[in-house]
Parts: sequence; structure tokens; C-alpha cells
Amino acid sequence: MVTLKMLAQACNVSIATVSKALNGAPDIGLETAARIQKTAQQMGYIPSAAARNLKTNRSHCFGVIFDDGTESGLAHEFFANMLESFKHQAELMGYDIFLISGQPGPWGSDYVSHARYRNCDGVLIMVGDNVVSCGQELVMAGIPAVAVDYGVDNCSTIHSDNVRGMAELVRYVHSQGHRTIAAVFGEDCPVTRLRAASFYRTCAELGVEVPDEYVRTSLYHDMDSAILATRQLLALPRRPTCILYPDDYAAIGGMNEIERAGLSIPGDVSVTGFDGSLLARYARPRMTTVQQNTRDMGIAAARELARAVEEGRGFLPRDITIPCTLLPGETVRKLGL
Amino acid sequence: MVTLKMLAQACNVSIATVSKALNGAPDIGLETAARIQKTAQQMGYIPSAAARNLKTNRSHCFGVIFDDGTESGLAHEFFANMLESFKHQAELMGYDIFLISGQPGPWGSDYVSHARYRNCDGVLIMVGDNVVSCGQELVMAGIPAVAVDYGVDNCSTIHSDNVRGMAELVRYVHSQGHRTIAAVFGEDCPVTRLRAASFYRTCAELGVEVPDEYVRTSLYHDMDSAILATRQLLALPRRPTCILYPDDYAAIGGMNEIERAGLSIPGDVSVTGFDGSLLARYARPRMTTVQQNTRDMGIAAARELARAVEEGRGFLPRDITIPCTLLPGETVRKLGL
DNA sequence: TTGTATGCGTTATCAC
DNA sequence: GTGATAACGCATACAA
Repeated sequence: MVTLKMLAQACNVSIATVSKALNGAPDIGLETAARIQKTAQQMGYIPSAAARNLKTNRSHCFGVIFDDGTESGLAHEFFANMLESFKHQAELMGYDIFLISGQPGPWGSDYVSHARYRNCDGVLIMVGDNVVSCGQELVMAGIPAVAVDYGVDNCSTIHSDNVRGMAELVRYVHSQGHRTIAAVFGEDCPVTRLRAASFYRTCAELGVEVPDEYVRTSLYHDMDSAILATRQLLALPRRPTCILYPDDYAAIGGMNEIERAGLSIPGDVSVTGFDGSLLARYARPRMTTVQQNTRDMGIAAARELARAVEEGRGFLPRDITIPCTLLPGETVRKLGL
Repeated sequence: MVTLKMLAQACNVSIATVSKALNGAPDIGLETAARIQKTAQQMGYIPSAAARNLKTNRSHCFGVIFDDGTESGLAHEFFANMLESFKHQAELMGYDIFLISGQPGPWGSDYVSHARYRNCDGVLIMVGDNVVSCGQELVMAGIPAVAVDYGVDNCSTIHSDNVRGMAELVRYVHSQGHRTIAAVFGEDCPVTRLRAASFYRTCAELGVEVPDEYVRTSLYHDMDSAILATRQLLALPRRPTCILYPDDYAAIGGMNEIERAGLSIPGDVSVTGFDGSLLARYARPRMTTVQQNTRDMGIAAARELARAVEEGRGFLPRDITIPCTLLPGETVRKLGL
């Protein structure tokens, strides 16, 4: 391994001079600097991140909490896409990505300790267990944090414009003639509440009544609970003409159940998803859904985190809302009025 | 930040003693050790990975090359799933995951330098540009490397049993009565060659003739080229009864094109994919495909890489083959004979 | 313009 | 059993 010391010997200068020359310090002779840089090149010098980290107390890396208890995690298209664009943007700004887990290690067995152990400059909270509290802890530990989708205390949060997305969806369904609209929501969380509120409000604005039995709760990204909810909705005396699902994956489950009941989509029942995943785009019939802009969300997250790192203690967390767009497909039937 | 020095002061012992006590060295008094550990706990001590790294020259982290020039990358379900299980297994063995990019940085602008800069204990080569040569370079730089799917010089490689997978697929299609079988292959690479060879061989064994015009080349995970190939195949005077696609995604593209031509699946044309993705499972009709065991592949990769790290210079690279399984769906019609 | 000296937090050797 | 001490590779304040 080539070190500054070896370069210093090779060039007959001091370690300090080499260090400065390589870092483009202004107080080094032009010719000396050139000579040193050339030698560094020739000898294949690569700095040591660990030593730098130790000295400057900056790691130039972002920790990402991306932990799956279940089988979601990286396999979850929505989060994977966001991570991809976050990673890309972070790298452009000079940060590497480090995956933070809650597995036990030399640091303990929680996200915050893990991030401290690796001295992450900032942490992106994407998905994990008990993630809501850890934003607070991170900030207390002096580590800037940004969350996506989740609402996390004391952190900037990047999220889709769930209110508008849901509103547009309901309006679209309404415009197609639907008046008995059922909704399946994911487990209770800020995002769910926003979507639910927007659903109720928009229905009210349109003069659409929503009986309690038309609203069901299931889990995000979970087929079984979506299927169960679907079964209950189909069994109602006055069957809804359209069912809104919490995400595309759940909608696929619902669609399967609807067809299993001998009903056709959208002939007998219309459905919508949420996310705009590949699954939705290539389902047959093509799914009507709301596309979340994962690319912009990832980029915004990276920028916000970099800003948080730079501003340090003076950083004021904020909420950043990214528009989402209605993606009409073929699963919502146009009803004669 | 709490350091060993601070603990030493708090406990009225030397730094060395604290270090040993915390690392469970055998030559420390039982009572002293307990006292130190308790204090460390109370003061919230967390070791510094950077300092450890610098001193021991071990980072306890695996670099992962997961770089997308295009829009594939993490969004690619097959790789994302593998990364997920790799990550999990690596963490169990005490390694963290660091994402390596080819973006320019303080190290230069290639994967190998990046891995050296961060002092990765080992590198997993998943997907990236010019990845084939970098295995060699990594090994020369003294960094153990393992590749998945790709064949990379001087590295252990984890891959599906493409030969058997393709053979089973062809035999299945044949068993359903198909005798005019077309195949679309991905771009040229070791995996493609194995699959192609297996295709030809199995067809020969079954006495199925394969005219040249029945075989087309497209790109993996690319709709446009799959659509083009499909169009060409459908235009043949003697239209094949079944088309094998290089992956599920491409197959979806092919299916769309087939239906656009006014043909039904599997009524007029049967199709198969490769991968066993969600897309295949939830396509309608459900896609017949070959499921790659991403979970076992990821675990095997992590184990192999850990082994490579432990064995150091004496490590002998090898090829590890993971079985894949036929996943019959509804896209292959049973033909009367 | 260049060099000297110090310390970041840790491990490890060796003396006590 | 415990404690000095050196060293890992680097950046930087300060002296020359």
C-alpha cells in the first residue's frame, strides 16, 4: 500500500508537503506540486478513507436504513427505485452509501449506534422497524437525518403529495360515473391518514356518500389482507362499483380475488392501485393507479440530507412534497350515467 | 463522543486496560473488567470503526458493485432480491454493506480504486460496466471478490443452473406438444451461451429441429428489442407455436406485441420467461417461467466472500451453481398431438 | 514555499 | 493483572 510517507521519501519532501500538494493547497510550489502529483499517479497512490475519517471526523458517506423484517425491503420496487436515485445523486455530491442495519454488532444492536459506529455524515431513513423514534435519537446524537415516506420526528421528510394524488384519483373515478366507491387503506400511519382524509373530503365535495362498510383496513404490500378486505366488500348487499387499494401489489391481490369470485374487471368491478409500479403497468388489464415520482423523491432526499450536513446545528427540518401523477389504465370502467 | 481515553479516566485505569476489558482479553481482572464494561454502557461508549480500520487494516465491510448506467440497477428485481439476501447473510457474519460506484471521487474513478479507498474486506460484483476485467484487478490489489451471474476472471462465481433450467423448460414445452419452438436470447455473454447451448442440445435430444430464423437475439430486460424480435418471429411463414424469452420482463414485452398482432396467448402463441419475478407471477395469464433462486444465490455469495476473506492468498476461486426451478403458468398451451 | 510536530481513537507489544 | 508506548495514515497549526 502506498502512503503519503512513501511518496514523501520518493520525492524528497516532507509528508506535509505531499499532503498539501495532493489536496491542492495554495501554498505549494507549482513545480513541486506537479512532481508530487505525477509520482503519486505513477506509484498508484490511493488515500485511506479510514485515516481521513479519523482525522477530520467526516466520513463522506450517508447511512441508509433499509431493513426488512419481512421479505419486503430492497425487493420493494417503490423503495428500491428511490434508493437507486438517492444513491446516484449522493454520489454526484461526493457521498458514498452505507447500508445501516439493526443487526447486533460491535456497536450494539440499533440503527443509531450503527450509524455512529461508522461515523455516517448523515442518515436516510427509508424503511425499518421502530424507525419513527430513531430520527429523534439520530438528531440528538448530532447526526442529520432525512426520512422518506415515513413521518419521522425532527427530520425533514420527503413524501408524495398523497392528498392531491388521492383527490385526483377519486375525481377520476367519479368522472367515470362511479358513485359507490369503496376504499381499502393500509395500516395506520401519517401517510394513510392523509390519504384517507383526502378520500373522505373529496367524496364529500363530490356529493358521494361513503358508508362505513365501504372502508376497510389492510396492510401495505400484503396480498392476504387485501384479499380478505376484497371478500368482505364483494359480500356487501350493495356491492361497490369501484375499489381503491392502498398500493399496486395489494390491488393485484384484490383483482385476483375479484376474478376468483367470477366477476370481471372492470366489467363488474373497477379497481385502482397506488405507486405506479411495473406490476401496474404490465398487469392485464393495465392498472389505473397513481404514480409516485420515486426519482425526484430520491434526488430530493439526497439534496436535503447534504444540506442538513452542511448546515449542521442550524438546520431546520421541513417537509418536501413531490407531486404524483394519475396513471389511467383499463381497470376503471366508464359507467353510463 | 466517548472514547477509550475518557473511559480510562472515569475508571482510573489505563487506556490499554479499557481496550482489553472491552474486547474480552483474558488477562484482565474479572472485577475490573465488569466495572469498565458497566461504565462504558453508562457513558454510551461506541467504538470508532475508522480507528479500528486504520489500526487493524480490516473494515469488516463488503463493497458491492451495483452500478446502473441505464435505469436497471437496484430497480432490477432479480438483482435487488439477491442483494437483499446477500446483505442479510453478510450482516449475520459481521460484515456491513458498502455500495461501490465508478463515479469519480478522491480515489479516482473506477470500482477497484473505490474499494481500496474504503478498504473493503471483499467485493461482490453484481452489476456494472466493464465489470469483467475488474475482478482480475481486484484480486491483484489483494481484495477478494465474488461475482454473481456474471462470469468474472479469477473470482468465484455464483450462478443459476442455466443449463438445467433451460433444458427443463424446453422439455416442458415439448411435453405440451410444441415442436416449432423459437427462442429469443439476450446479448452475448457466458450466461447467454450456456442457455443457448442447452436450448440447442435439448432440442436435438428431443428431435426438434431449430431453423436459424427461429432464433433471435435481443437484450436482457429490454422491451423494445424483445418486441422487435417478436415481430420478426410472428412474420415468419411457418409461425412458431412457442417463443422462449430471455427474461420475464422481455416476455411481457413479447406478450404485448403478440396481442397487438391480434393473436391470443396461449391460444395462438405460447410464451415463456426466465427469472420467476413478481411480474411473471401476477401477469395474466400467469407466466410460465424458470425461477432463479435469488435467496440462495445471495447467501452463497456472502458465504463465499467471507471464505475468500478468511483464506486470503490461499483462496481458490470456484463456480457455485444454484438450482433453479420450472414455474409452470398458463402461457404455454397444451397442443393436441 | 517547505518542514516539524501533534493528535484523531484504536490495537498490540512488552515491560512491570 | 495492569500500564506505558508505539504505530496505523492523514491533516493541519505553526515554526522556519
